Amino acid sequence: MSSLNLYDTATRTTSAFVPLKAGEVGIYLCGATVQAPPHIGHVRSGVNFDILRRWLIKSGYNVTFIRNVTDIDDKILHKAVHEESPWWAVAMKYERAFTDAYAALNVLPPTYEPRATGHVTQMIELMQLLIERGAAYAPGNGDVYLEVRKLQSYLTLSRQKLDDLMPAADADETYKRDVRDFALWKAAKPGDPSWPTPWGAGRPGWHLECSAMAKAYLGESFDIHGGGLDLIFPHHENEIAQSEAAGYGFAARWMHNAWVTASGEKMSKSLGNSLQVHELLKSVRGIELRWYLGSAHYRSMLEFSHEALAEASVNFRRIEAFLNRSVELLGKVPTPVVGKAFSDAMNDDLAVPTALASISEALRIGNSAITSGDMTAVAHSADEIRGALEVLGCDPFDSAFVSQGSSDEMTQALDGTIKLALAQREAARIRKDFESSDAIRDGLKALGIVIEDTAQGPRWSISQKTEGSGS
RNA sequence: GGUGGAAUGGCCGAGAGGCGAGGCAAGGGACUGCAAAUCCCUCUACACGGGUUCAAAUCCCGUUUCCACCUCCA
Repeated sequence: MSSLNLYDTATRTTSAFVPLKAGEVGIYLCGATVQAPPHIGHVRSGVNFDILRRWLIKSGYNVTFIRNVTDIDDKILHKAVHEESPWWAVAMKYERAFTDAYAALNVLPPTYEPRATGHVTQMIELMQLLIERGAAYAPGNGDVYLEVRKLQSYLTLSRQKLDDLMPAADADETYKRDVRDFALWKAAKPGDPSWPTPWGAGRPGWHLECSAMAKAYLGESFDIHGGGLDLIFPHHENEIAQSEAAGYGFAARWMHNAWVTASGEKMSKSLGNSLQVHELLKSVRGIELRWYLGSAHYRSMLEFSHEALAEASVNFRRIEAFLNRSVELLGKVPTPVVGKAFSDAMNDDLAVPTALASISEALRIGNSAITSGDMTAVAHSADEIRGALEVLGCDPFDSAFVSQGSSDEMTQALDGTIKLALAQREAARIRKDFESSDAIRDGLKALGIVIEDTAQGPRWSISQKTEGSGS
């Protein structure tokens, strides 16, 4: 079995993954700034890194997965004014929306999910350390800045030169030693929330929380830091600047997921209303949306379209239908097994599209085995497919999805009712009264129940709602 | 101006020097009372112009178009 290779944004190459501590992996993923409802771009990041996490777990690692919540920043404060509610109420509202979206898509809850506002103490300690080491300064107005010109290796992740950056249009240079110095801490303005510090009351700048919380939960050095491509600069550069200036090793590897695009352009908050997760979940199930978001390689742009989402839905249902048939035929739920082709693909920088090809292959073999009555082969295919789906977070037998169904009593009652109708239909077919038998089939179909005649007799299933039917 | 990314068949979407991923759609066939489901077959592409090579979608040079980041961003 091959070993895991992962891409590293810092070196722009793929290399063997070697954890800092044998058997353990620490991951820090930049989570949401909770200032708006989640759109599918946000959750794509969650899904991509959830697949990474599940694959690491499946590979035998003990994974500590941190995904933060940034619950204080300029946008949240603006939103609070706009919504006429307290900033903390805004943050809580959208944090819940994110939590719901992650849950609907079966993204595992992080090991720890720290909030920025709960770690002001750690931030102050980090700033004190940075000032002691001469990397940061407090000019006396309540702000604290990091002095970027003094850094040995600033901007190495994005490979830019400090002097080539376009100067910020709105930079307040009054207290800065250099225009590009960034704020670790911002002095409180009237009406703003604030916390007391040795340099005056204020609130965190955007980047400080991640350095402070990564240190708190993963230590000075950890294995993987993840986030969206657009965080490379400035957010991740500034995290590196803070943490390395503090003397920490920080992230050994950087991984970034690409965007979901719409009409070739990055999804932005201004055009994304209909692409909010809760909107899309009106037309497809969470497991199907996840299947779609996870189906492209994490470093490739995913061009969103309703047609492509519907196609992914149909594709997933074929796989699900095979698994359900295998349960009917074998009388047991498949045991997850990881196949070699799938494993090799995942070890190659999480090559999910190639891994999906291995699922298609297993599906074809499994369906043929049903036709030929080779139950050993059916079981083998079903086990491998379930093993693959489990890693992708799309296992239909996962309690996260099973619980979305209805109660056992109702299911049994419905099953009994339909079987009565099917018995009538069979009787009609035997006496070649196809008009009556087809009437029964059509009647059931009108109710959303699809009948299939198989070698083992008729079976029924509920036809799923389809994408695009709502609007 | 600086730094990156992308262009693949009707569509989606991998691959990164040589046996043309995979899916969807379409057409044909098998099975079926008819369907449905399933299986088999067919259609075969790498933006453009040069170059390297026995061999280029893949490497090199140039060009075009598009996208992103440059202190709000997943």
